[in-house]
Amino acid sequence: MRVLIADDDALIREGLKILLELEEDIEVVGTAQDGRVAYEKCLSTKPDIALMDIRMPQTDGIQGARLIKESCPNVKIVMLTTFIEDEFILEAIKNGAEGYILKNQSSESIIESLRAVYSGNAVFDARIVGKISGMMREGKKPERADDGLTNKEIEILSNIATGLTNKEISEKLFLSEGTIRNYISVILDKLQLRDRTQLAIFYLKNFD
Amino acid sequence: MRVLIADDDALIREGLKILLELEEDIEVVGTAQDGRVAYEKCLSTKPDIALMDIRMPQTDGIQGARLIKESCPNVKIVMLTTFIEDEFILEAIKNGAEGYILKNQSSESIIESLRAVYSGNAVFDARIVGKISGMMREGKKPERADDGLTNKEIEILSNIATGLTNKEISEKLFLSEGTIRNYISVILDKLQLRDRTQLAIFYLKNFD
DNA sequence: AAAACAATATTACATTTGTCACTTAAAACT
DNA sequence: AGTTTTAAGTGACAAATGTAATATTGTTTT
Repeated sequence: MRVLIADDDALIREGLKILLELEEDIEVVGTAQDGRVAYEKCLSTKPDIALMDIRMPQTDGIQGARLIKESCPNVKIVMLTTFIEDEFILEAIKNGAEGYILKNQSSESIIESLRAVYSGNAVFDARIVGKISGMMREGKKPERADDGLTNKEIEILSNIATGLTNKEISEKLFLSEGTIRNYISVILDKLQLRDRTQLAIFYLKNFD
Repeated sequence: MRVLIADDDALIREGLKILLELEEDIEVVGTAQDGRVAYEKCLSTKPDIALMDIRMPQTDGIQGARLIKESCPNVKIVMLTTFIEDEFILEAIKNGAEGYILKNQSSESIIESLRAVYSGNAVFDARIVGKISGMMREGKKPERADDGLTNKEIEILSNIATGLTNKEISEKLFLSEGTIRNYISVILDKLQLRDRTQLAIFYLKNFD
């Protein structure tokens, strides 16, 4: 099966590429750093599956999915995200994604998901299925357009969940401590939490 | 099967009792708030199994196990603890415990463990088995006699892992905020951690 | 009764954390 | 080219957190 990878983080992009290419039945036909590039590469390479991060600069995964589905409806789309982010789940489904799985999985599990999608099934992380049925039941509109986290915010969040102090995080990411603080303030606001401990708890419960 | 419950926390004691008695094949023949009382009740009630917390005031679960095994070697002993506390695992086994399971389990799972022990097997939490073989391999003496946590310390720890502030914890437990701080300092020292966030992480990873 | 112990509290202090308003520099857009 | 957006930083501040030494009180133990 021919796969296109879209993620703005070069590390993930290349890492995934290498991992997937170890499989005999998988060929990575291209990579992209955002949704628009993914769309363009889709046109030229005609993959079977586009594996896309949701959150990317400029054109995000959702828009990318829409673009792709418009002109290449037979390309299956699998969203690969860090978190279960309510607002995006329905959007992704609306825009025709055949899969919605989380990054924190073994590569085998991701590969299995790709095969399942290739063979015509839809694959959703178990926790997401729970969310979806929950949302259906409550008839909730998951509007709240923007409590999504930037990749950088997620990176900082994950470092908090490792137990690092602001100073340590700043040294690790080559940013000033003040900047880390500012980022954390934004994260706290987006997630409606109060302090770094709650962030760590949130992260460990929803991720990892 | 006839079960004796020993835990210094009345809530857990009574809760467990009610839960266990819902099972047809289980009869709770007594409860105790520490190891010595458990031992005495063992003499009088001759249970099949003694389900014991390790950390109890006065006579702890380990001593209780020793006492019981001395005079009633046919009473099976199952340690029920909050944490995987290295120092105690070997002690418990040395003193003849047939089981060592964690509190954070579904009641069904605990009940199944009791049945397994009743039918002659030993039951150890999977994570504990890992620890044991690890300790064997390294030939480590798990001395460090005292990095164990008090029940109250564990209670505070669990509240930290819920995301509460010191003030909230103090209000919940009817202690002064300063006292909570002091407790936390002790916990940090015992667990060799640095701040409440690391405590929350530790708790979520080893418990829950 | 005196000494020892445990649980709780108090105080003072240093550090870390989080907020807010604002600035700067670079990149992207029209 | 000029404007907008974005990423990163600064400084000042209040609140929360953690440490350490010490005090109080009510048991136990001897």
